[in-house]
Amino acid sequence: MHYKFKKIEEKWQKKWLAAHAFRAQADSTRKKYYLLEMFPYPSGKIHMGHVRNYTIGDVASRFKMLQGYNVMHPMGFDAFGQPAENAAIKNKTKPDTWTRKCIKEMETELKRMGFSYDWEREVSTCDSDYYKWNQWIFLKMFERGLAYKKASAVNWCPSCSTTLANEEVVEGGCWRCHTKVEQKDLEQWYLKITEYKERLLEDLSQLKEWPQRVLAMQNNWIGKSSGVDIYFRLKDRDRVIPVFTTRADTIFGATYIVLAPEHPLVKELIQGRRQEKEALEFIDKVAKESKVVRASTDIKKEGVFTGSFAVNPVNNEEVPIWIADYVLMEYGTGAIMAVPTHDQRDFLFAREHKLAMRVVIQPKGNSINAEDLSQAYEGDGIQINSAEFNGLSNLEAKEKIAAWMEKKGIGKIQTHWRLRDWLISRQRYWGTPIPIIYCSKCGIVPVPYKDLPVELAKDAPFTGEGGNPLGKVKKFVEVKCPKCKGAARRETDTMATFFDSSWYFLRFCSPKFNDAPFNIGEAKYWMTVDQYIGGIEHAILHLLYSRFFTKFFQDIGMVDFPEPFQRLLTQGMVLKDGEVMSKSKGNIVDPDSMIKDYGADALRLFILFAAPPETELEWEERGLEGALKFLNRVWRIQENLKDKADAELLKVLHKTIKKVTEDFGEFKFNTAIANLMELTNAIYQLGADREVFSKLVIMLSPIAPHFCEELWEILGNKQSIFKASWLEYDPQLLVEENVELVIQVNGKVRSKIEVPRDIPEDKLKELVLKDEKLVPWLEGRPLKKFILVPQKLINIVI
RNA sequence: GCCGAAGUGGUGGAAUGGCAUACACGUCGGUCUCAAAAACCGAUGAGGGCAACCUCGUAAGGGUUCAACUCCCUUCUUCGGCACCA
Repeated sequence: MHYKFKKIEEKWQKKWLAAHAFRAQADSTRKKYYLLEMFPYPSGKIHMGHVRNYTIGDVASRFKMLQGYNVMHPMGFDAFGQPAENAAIKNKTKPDTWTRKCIKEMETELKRMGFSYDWEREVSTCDSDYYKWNQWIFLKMFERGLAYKKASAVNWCPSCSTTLANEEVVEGGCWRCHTKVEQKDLEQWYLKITEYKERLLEDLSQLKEWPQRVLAMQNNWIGKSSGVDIYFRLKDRDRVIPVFTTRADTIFGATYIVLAPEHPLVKELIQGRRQEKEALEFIDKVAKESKVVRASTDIKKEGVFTGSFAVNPVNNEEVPIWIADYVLMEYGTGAIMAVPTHDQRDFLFAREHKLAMRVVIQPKGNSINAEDLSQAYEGDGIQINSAEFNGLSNLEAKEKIAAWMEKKGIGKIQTHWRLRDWLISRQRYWGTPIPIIYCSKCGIVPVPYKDLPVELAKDAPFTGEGGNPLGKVKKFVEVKCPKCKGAARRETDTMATFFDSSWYFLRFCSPKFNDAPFNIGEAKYWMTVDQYIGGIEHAILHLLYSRFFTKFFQDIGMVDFPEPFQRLLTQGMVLKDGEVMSKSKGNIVDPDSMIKDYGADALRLFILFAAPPETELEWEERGLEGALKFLNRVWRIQENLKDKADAELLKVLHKTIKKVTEDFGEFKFNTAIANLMELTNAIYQLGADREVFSKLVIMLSPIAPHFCEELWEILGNKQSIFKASWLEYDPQLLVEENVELVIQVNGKVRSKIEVPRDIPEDKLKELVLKDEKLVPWLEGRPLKKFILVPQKLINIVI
């Protein structure tokens, strides 16, 4: 028979809720601990990924609680977003109705897992109490020129019929529906995240407790690249084309330059030339190409000659100016110098179009020449054909040439970045309205703070056709200009939902605060988030945006720290048969039915035991059975308690306390559980008294909270187990009088010996050399060395 | 191509210089039972040996060390990020 998990879990969930057991209040006399898991999109059902994420967080939270910290562990819902609109169209309902129903269902499921949230702090981003502050933040950014509108080619998802941020384009497709992203010229709202690029990059080094790979991904994404802008003069006109290079050492090998087809100078360069028609056709062709096609490395590099020439400023050589599709307008200066001998792309292009090549770097101990090359030499070496720089190593020359060019005014040491401004407007209904009004007289007018929130029109029609439903609500669109009171039109675009989640961790500090997005004093107490837990899929998007927002709040004096998340854990995915669980694969395991069959505590235990938190976890129902089996085993201990535990068991207990405390602190829940299992096994061998058993129950309580509350009550305690304190171990009990030493001969284990722990070395040596088992190994061979690792091992070298 | 993570029994995994495979799953054997389930006890890396034991073994190869899953070098494989980024 299993212990009655269903009854027990329901009982304690009710009690916790009624007692506001996890209510957090700022208290400057107590040490705080802010634990946060990434809040979910309310799809209605939780999945195993949520269960894993939130279980990890819950154990950490309850452990810190037992350790006496003032723990804040909030939960909320990232409730805006497209699925609600799709559902509204499909089910003929409103996004609002649908979302709220989903939130209700999800709350129930989360409660059923026994998570220790302070539900009084719950926020949903779709509440105007919340999104009002999105608008407030937007206006603050607008005032500082950090929110701005511009027309440009933007990423457009035809299936979602909305724009996408660069961060939301994954392998050329929409991050949500994978539809191929198109380019469209639109006027859109942007946030100037690029203004923070240096700080976003530099402060990564402060994040010592973030996973390496997340730091690496952010680093890549920001994409700082240092080099030189070199100024090429036009041969027949007083105009300059700057090109960007990271390889200033190859400048003497630049035999032509290439502009992106969209480069503003191109039209002028080709005008009236023999090549004009061909060039125009080429530009037109490239313009029609999608970014994905153009970005594929394996495609042949195409280009045309402009008919114009430029002058290489280091040697006054005339070089032809080409345009080619492999040069991108968005990066660097939109123009490059081509060094076919030392850049593979230039090499392929030059060979195709029979352009000149010159070797300027010789590999050490080898000699190459342009005619014989089958590919570019991109490695290091010694400068040749480079005037006064000949003979230098190219690495040295790179520095020297850059400095020399800067001094002569023909170049400038320059840094270029990959990071672009963040496109935030979306042509969708279910999001935060952008608080802007367009007036034919006054232009772009921000909605005054006193008029916030700009509420979503509740009665927008959901037909699935004809663009943003907000645009069809006259009442919403037609407004008076706040400045001149004349007729004006309201912005109908809404904000990307990543805006909402970029600061919710601050809102949790004072979720009902009415005067600002958050109460500065409360945030000062609770922030920063001590431990943040979530999926790796947010390594760039959400985490980068949140860092940006925090720096913005720092700049406007609302917080006094640059980074929001002290420590980050990215939990691994839950797999079934080696694959990610998904509807399309039909391999989804529903947490709710697992709770029904095994109980939430067993589910929590299994998911923590099966793998360390960061690695992928293979779903195995047998393992879940095993977890329940273990809980039953612990349950039965109470039926056979002794009056006094023996000394041997106390030693095991205190070792376990030490190990489990350390493991919990480092989120090594799998080994912590293994240790608790060993203690349980020892209790089965030796028998436990009520004190030892109570301690086992305390250690297990963060993992299986309902189960342990019940046992705690059975043991006669009146208060919740989470009012108890965590355990101290007695170091005295960890000291063994006798220790077993391993005896190795030449590094191989040949014998073992039990000796008093403080035995003097000479006496030990005498004892060891008498060991019968060693005789065949030592006989007739001179002893070279006797190595003793105290209390562990002896190695005899012969 | 660049950056990052990883590779250990039949399986999930443990050990971060000191007994490789803790803990669990699975499998096999036993106790209890008319029988089964549950529970409990035991065995379980491979090969050899009646046995005591021996040899091999942490992706592959090399190195450092008395001692290497662990540190260093080279290579391979898998996963993830970035990428005609100049």
